[in-house]
Amino acid sequence: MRRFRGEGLNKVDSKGRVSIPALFRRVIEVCDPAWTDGLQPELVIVYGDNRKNFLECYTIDAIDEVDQKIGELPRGSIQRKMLERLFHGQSFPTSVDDTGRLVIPLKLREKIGIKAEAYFIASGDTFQIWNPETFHEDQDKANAWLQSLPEDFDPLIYLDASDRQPDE
Amino acid sequence: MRRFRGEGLNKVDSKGRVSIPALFRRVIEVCDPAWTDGLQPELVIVYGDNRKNFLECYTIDAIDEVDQKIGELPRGSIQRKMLERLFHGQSFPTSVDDTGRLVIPLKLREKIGIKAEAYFIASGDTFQIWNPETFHEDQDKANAWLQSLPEDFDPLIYLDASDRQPDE
DNA sequence: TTAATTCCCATAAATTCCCATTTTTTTCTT
DNA sequence: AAGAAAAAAATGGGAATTTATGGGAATTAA
Repeated sequence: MRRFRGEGLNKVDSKGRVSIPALFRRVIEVCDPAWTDGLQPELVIVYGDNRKNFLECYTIDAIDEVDQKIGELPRGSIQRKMLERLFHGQSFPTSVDDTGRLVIPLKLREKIGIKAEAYFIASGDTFQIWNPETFHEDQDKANAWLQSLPEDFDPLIYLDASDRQPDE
Repeated sequence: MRRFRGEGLNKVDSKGRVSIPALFRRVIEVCDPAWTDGLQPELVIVYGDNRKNFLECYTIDAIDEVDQKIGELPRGSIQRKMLERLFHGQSFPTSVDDTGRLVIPLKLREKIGIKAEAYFIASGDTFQIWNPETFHEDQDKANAWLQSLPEDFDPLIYLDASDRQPDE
């Protein structure tokens, strides 16, 4: 299973079209079981979580995994209802066209404040699309947080933390 | 088996006609075994559950699956009786016309309070039709619930919960 | 025989498709 | 290592198609 890696900044035209970073395209293709050379690989844009000011893009494999797990939740549970609404309802299935572009519908562009440019950044088995300015602000916050740490602190320390219990 | 994904807001005219989001139409077609290009794909609207203030639309494949399961229940059981009433009695078989529209009978529009507009949202292998205002109210509740969670809480955490026992 | 429903046609707006440039990156050659 | 050639990526614009929507005639139902 391949994962996304890298970032990119591309122009958005008046029709909402934007090139997907070439490196991302290879992953989208490989993670679409139905894709074969010549076809337009599919993906799903999830946009419903109001607390997030970016779009989250799932490969078919990634979204299938989510769907499958949602199906395992008890019918009628609040959790299942929320996740169904988020991942089935507030999502947009689309595909990469033959020139490597994606169309971001106006509604979604407005939601995250995208105008002339879109910033892409990998996030494991999904990638995110941001308004470049919004991303910079977020990045500034992240940097400020890093600054607050001791000079010699290594963020990699967190990796080992995952072996421990949540509240340890 | 394809599933619905996405949402949409369309106008309802004086005759009760309303366009079905184009993405949904493809699924309705594929999930109707009798459908072939040129024909009007069929579907079933289930409206009997009074606790729900929306209409639930089933593809032919989906309703066939429900029917089959109902048929496996013991004859005369209260469960079977209830489900038969709901899915066989309080449901409305219809089809998508050649312009991609559906006619929602007055009775059903009144049931969920639809006037000039109808809101569509995917929910796995069915989709729902809401009065837009009603849906917004419901969504506000959902958002409030999300807001009440810790800043960095990810609803996806629930997906992993399905690995555990229900009461763990 | 009214009223309601279905069928048929029309149109504006939005979306997709197709093709053409430009720009950037890579490869090849000297 | 520099420059030229080739390949890949990014971008732009217009034509063709699809969607969403409205209205009237024909048909069916009460």
